[in-house]
Amino acid sequence: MRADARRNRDRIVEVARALFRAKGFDAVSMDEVAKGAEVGAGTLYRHFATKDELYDAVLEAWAERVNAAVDRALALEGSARERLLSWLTDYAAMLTEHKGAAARITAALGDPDSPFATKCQTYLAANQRIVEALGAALRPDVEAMQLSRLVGGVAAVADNSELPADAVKPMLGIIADGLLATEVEATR
Amino acid sequence: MRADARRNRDRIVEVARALFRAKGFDAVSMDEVAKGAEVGAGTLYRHFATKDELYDAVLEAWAERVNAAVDRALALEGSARERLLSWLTDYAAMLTEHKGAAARITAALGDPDSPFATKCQTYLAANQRIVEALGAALRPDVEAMQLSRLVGGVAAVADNSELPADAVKPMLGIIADGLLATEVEATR
DNA sequence: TGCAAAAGCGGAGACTGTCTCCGTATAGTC
DNA sequence: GACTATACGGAGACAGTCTCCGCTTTTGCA
Repeated sequence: MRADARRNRDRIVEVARALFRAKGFDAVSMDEVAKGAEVGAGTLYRHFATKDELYDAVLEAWAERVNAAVDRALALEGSARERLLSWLTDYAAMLTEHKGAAARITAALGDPDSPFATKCQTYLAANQRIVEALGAALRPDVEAMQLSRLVGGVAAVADNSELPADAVKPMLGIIADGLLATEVEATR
Repeated sequence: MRADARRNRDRIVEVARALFRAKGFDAVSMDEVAKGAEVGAGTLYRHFATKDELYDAVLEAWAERVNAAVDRALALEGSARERLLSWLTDYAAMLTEHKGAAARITAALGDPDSPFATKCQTYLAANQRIVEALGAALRPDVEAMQLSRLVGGVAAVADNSELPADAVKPMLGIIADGLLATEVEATR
């Protein structure tokens, strides 16, 4: 890649990150990003064929943060519920960091052709680590994909309705309890 | 309202209902509805100022169906879990009837200015009936709004990812168990 | 250092949506 | 039959995403 192209690409991602954070994914137009990065629309689209692809580049550093959140949760001293809830809370918070993104990312979970496919793998793997680590404490049939979708769903709703954290927390608590429910309880 | 206006309005709603069912909310354009109903765009927009408002009219008969689903669930002989799950399943199914609608409706839950405000009241009231009827079996702090949002979230994800019913069911099961979890379990 | 080819740039505009404006037509009334 | 309030239709304003292609810059090579 030519040096000027590299520079432009980096500046585009940087500008996009700032705009997405400030205004949310949907409220930022590609033209706006191009203007902000002082490039033409053509340049923007040569680097990122779609808006989703641009967003994927913006999320670059997230993999580390996701794994850090898993580590943090599993390192907690508390009960299985506390550790699970710590992760669910962090996960939901990361998903709602850019308004409009939670639904998009969660929708891509099962789609290998999505530009987010790699990120989704990271998320799924993180949830898989949680499922394996908490193993016996969880109901026996829990899959990482279900976990991802449940929290993604709550995050999307919270995002859409701009819910405050203290409205989200009890919902994550309900999901946590549902995940922890044993078979005996489940069939009562 | 003039007779021709009445006729046009009815035809628009009918055509829109058919299109939404066939292609999903997002995939149907207002132009398409206008063409299908053989009216101009101006006529369409005089009757329904926005696409959401049109959708609201399409959902007209849902209130009855929602209440019927509550009745059906509460009339079941089985355990609290079975009755709860029956309602959750019906509710999720109704939300995903038109692709793209679950997220929209759920997002409007807390917004009194939404064109769906009346429908949302119906949904909330339905969930309130469930909460009250199952009362003691549920954890003590459950609110109808939480229930609506949790199921709305799952429905939106299922809708987006086009999940089959047997992928949705276990997730609703988890939510049901979370809602039924007692305080003792919740603090373990 | 100079030059040709490769790589990249920019922005006009195609295309697709939602929604508005306003001249024209028609139902309902006397 | 004439008059007026009501309604109609569709061109087009506006806002997005994304494409096309003539022009510019970088780079490698002599």
